Amino acid sequence: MEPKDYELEFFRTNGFQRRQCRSCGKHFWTLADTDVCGEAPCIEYTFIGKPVLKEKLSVHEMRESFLSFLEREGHTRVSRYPITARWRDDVFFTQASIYGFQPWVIQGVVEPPANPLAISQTCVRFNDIDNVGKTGSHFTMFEMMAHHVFNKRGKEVYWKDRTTELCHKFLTEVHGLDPKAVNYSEAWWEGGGNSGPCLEVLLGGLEVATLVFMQYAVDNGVQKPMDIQVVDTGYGLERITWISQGTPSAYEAVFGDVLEDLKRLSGTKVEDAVLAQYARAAGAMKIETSADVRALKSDAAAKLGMDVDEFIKQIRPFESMYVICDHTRALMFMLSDGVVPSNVRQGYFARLLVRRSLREMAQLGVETKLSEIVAKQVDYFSKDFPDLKENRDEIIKLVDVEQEKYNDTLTKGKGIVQRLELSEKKEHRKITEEDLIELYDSHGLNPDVVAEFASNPVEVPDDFYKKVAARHSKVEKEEIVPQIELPPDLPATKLLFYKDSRKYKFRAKVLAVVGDLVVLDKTYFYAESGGQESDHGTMKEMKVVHVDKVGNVVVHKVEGEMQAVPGKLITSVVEEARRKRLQRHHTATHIINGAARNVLGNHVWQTGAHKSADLARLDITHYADLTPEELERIELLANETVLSATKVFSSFMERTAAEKRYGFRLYQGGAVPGKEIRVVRAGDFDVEACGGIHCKNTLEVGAIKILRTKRIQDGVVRLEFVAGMPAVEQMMAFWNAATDASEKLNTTPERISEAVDKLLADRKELAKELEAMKKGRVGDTVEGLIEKAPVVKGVRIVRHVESEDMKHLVSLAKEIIGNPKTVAVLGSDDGGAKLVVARSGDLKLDCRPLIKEAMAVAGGSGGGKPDFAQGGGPDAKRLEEAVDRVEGLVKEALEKE
RNA sequence: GGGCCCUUAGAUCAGUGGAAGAUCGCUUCCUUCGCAAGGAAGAGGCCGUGGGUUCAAAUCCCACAGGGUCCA
Repeated sequence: MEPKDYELEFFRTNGFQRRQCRSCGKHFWTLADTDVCGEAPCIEYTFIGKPVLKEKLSVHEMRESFLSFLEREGHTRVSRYPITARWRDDVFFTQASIYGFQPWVIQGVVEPPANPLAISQTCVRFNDIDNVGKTGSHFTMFEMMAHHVFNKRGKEVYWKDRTTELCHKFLTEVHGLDPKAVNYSEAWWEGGGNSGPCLEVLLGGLEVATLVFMQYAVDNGVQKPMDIQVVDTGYGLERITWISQGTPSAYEAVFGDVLEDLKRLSGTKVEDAVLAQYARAAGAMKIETSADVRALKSDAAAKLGMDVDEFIKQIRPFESMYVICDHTRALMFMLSDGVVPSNVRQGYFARLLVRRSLREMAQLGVETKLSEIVAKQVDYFSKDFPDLKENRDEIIKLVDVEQEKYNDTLTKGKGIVQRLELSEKKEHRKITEEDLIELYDSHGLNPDVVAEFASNPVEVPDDFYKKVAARHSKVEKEEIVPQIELPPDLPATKLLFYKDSRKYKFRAKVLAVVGDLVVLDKTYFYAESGGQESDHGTMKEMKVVHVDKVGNVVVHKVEGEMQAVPGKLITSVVEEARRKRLQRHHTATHIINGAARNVLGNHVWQTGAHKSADLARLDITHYADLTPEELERIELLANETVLSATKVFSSFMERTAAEKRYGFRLYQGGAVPGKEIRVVRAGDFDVEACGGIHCKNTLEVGAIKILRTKRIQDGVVRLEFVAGMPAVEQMMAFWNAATDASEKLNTTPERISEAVDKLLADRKELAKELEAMKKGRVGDTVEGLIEKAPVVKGVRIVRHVESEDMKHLVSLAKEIIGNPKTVAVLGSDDGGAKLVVARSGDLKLDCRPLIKEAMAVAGGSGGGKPDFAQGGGPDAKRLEEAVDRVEGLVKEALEKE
């Protein structure tokens, strides 16, 4: 960070002065005679109640004014990217306008959709979620408006001066801001492996925009200039709208109708002055913990001359409404863009928003369904985002399902809390801190929810969430992926299968041999990617067992004596049967995907897929288990599609053109690099960006048979299926198994189920009869045994040895000691030596030491209760000896008394 | 991707190594003109799966599966 980075021609010619903030020490550029930078907490918000722009605008109007201004200034308007960053595997969500262009545009691999461009990008960030509703300015979902420029060497568009000029012009000329009211402070920006100088645009105490000039790639702490220098601006739509309106908080400016509805529903009112003071105070401090929030509140209350508790009471419902507004708006975009609420990944954040919203609604006492509020958001925002309207029903359905799930969690939780309180001695015990953490972490019950369920007061520690976090802090181990070392500077392998997918035999030049890996200049072998396994085949007499892609180079793994010689030609043959199976499975996967979306709804996205020669599987987003009916409809529709003999087109398209034409539905398989993408289209049924090899016509797929489905996580369903020959093989195998079973059951395959039911019923009945018979026999024997038993000191010692299981011995013993003054010594040699020693309740004898000592003889041990001991040992042959021993011991003990 | 919790009768759950239980629901009977309630009797369990430890496992250990939940 050097001063010259910020010495702009624009500043010089317009008379800006460089100054240093007396409060924070930052350097900034200004037209005003001031020595504070202009950002809170160095100054308080100045615009509340007195808007500094010439017109009060809604978010809709402000967005439009920005985009149309930039269009007039030579930019092309680009539509937003989805909020879930499917094209990236390093992040879940789009958190800034530049995310849509990372990494490929910035690395120069892909041309930007326009240059320069203007965009208003929907973003979500969850790091400040706790501050939402409290600080007056934090959102989980916001729109980052931006103009972006990608400057290639020799093809520069514009850089710092023009960027700053545009910003200044937008604020002053378009919105009539006093040029002296805005300051540009010097800062350094870093993120996503890039860095560069930036200017923070400070206005009325707020940072309303950041102008970043990305020019370095940071690799292991070393800065290297980037090939493409990027103008990355970010204007906070919500903040600028807020400033234009001068409302007490940003929420009041942004949420319009929806907030008004909530106010009406909850019937809450508060003086604007109270909210305004709260927002001003919030702007003036850094909020990081719940203690900070408390400090903020007492500060604001003090300034108003109000009692803190009274202040909090007035403010609380507004915080709730703000949270609900923010969360439902974020939720709406996430659900519309294909997030299905779940317990993991992106879906978890959707769940989080639903649950937090519901808690705030309960707090507020609003009893409408959450989906009704979300629906209002859809109606409020769909004028600018027509796709929201299109997905309206889906969004509502997903919210309803999710609300139902939370209700289940609460119902369950209530029981857990109540049982926990009763767990000790029937007294209502207190819920401890440890309980609270456990209840939250394992059962999803927030402390306030627990407090509501509990009958005793619950104390919540201040650092509760910190303690929860501590349970999760463990070092995550990193996986080391072994990398294949190839000679440098190998050219990209020419992928001939894209030109002709029906050619299997070819000659190509060997470029390199590394161990058992062969690199050719061109190949017809398909390398494993996009979930499709690689081709196999032969190369001269060697077997090709696997094919991988390393960067743009295709690597053939071979078995057998190495016959490839660098520089020479070699003949290879791709195994046709395997290829055909793979391509059928791949096309079938697209068909199933389309069918599932058709049957289940627009929220269905692919989240994973695998196609081998024998089986294909597809993971899709869906909020419930598939019903047998749904499954049947998907399978029928898929097979009808096959039989419709629709042509499957596979062609390379310019990326931006493809996105424009087919939308982001293209990216079912996730990230697809390159400036040209391959689009696979089966009629109007399914269009996906896909590098795999496909059939030319759906008819080639043959039959599709879904084998099974399962839920691999909440919100994701896996379908496993087969197509073509594997489908036939599968059906044959099933038929054979069914025939075999039916023959054994002496029935037909169709009636197996019936026959098995009967068999099971019979078996159960027999087991019962057997049980009853055994029981009856015990009764018979007991009498005889007791009569025969010798009497020592008035006590009958019943000795009996047989070959029955332990269960039988136990019931026999119970029966015997039901008689007064009786000792039972029962043995069995069934599966080792088994022994039961028991006595009637009117005796004092402790049976446990006796059995322990006796079973030692048979190499075992035993124990139990004083009046009823069981034991055993492995040596069945010495059973009699052990029984003798016990009998002797019993007699001895009785005689001693 | 990681941590934690759970899995026992149709449902909700007790059961910390020694013959599987409670409550609700269900069936039958009693009571009633009939219903509800009440009373009595009864049916209903591979204690998630597979290994291991032990004389003995629903119970302890390991793996897997399914569900829940928190965190990224």
